[in-house]
Amino acid sequence: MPTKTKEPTYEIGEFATLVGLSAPTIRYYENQGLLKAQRTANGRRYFTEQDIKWVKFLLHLKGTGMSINDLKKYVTWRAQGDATIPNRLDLLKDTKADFMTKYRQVQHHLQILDDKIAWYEAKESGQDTGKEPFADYLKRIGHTV
Amino acid sequence: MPTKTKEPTYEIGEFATLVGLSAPTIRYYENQGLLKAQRTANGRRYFTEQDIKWVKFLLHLKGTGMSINDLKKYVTWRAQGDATIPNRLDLLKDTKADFMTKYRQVQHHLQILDDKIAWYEAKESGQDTGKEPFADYLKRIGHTV
DNA sequence: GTTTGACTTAAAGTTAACTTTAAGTTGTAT
DNA sequence: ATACAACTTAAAGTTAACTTTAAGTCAAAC
Repeated sequence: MPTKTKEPTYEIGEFATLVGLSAPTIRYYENQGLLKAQRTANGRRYFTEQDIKWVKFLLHLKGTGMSINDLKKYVTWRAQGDATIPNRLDLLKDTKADFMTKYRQVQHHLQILDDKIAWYEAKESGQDTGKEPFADYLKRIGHTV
Repeated sequence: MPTKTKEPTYEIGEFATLVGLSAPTIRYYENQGLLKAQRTANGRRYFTEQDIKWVKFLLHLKGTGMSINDLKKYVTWRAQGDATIPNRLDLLKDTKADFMTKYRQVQHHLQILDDKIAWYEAKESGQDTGKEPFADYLKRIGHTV
């Protein structure tokens, strides 16, 4: 039977590297209330595996478009217990709705970018459309600007 | 045979509305060199259908992640004629590469958001996993945080 | 003909999300 | 024991992309 080894802890620099942020950003997040570090007797922060998971989760939420302010709300509700699950769910669903709206827009933007790249490539290789403007080209291949 | 009617023109306010920006933003873009307005005898800007197409195209590029600075480069090269097509193509391809990187990341973020929403919904409707932490839940359904 | 709303400019202000600075303390390696 | 890197704090600075302000001109409606 293996002895239960103590969980590793990390000082702020290593922790920051592990989650892909800078140490100042970690401090900033803590000041904002998004996370809470434990402290050694001498006042130095230290972090655990749990903290890594937590920050990574926050970064996923942030990556879907949640602002620091939204994240603060979420964290506050989370600290208040299960009674606030509906609030959190609403926030996440709103976040998703906003995300999907932007996601669809961005797909359209990408389509236009791809078309423009194709147009330049055709032009560059001499298989071009002569002096046909890009807007006409788009209409011809079935896209609207 | 219908007579060729003059193309409509727009003052800055209407133009801004048509392209979904504010009048100050249009002025800002002009100051940045992204577009060029014609002027009446009294110094007022006016815009044509061509200008609408141009701004909409710029906004598509912007929507794929190009900064105002990138757009400036593009516009400058464009003004220099066909000799700069390779430069423009490189810029657009770099833009696309950056875009795709972020796009894939964002899809992962969305996955986690969806998982969390599902987790809360299960918890709310009593079909929950008891006290199973979210990270464990993710592992169980086959995702990694 | 006068009010009202839209336009003009240059310059200063705003916002989010950090980043940098300054001044000081602490842990570790030699 | 001393150097040196990593930590501590609070506060100021940065960046992009606008937005707002102030002071003035102009066109259309009543």
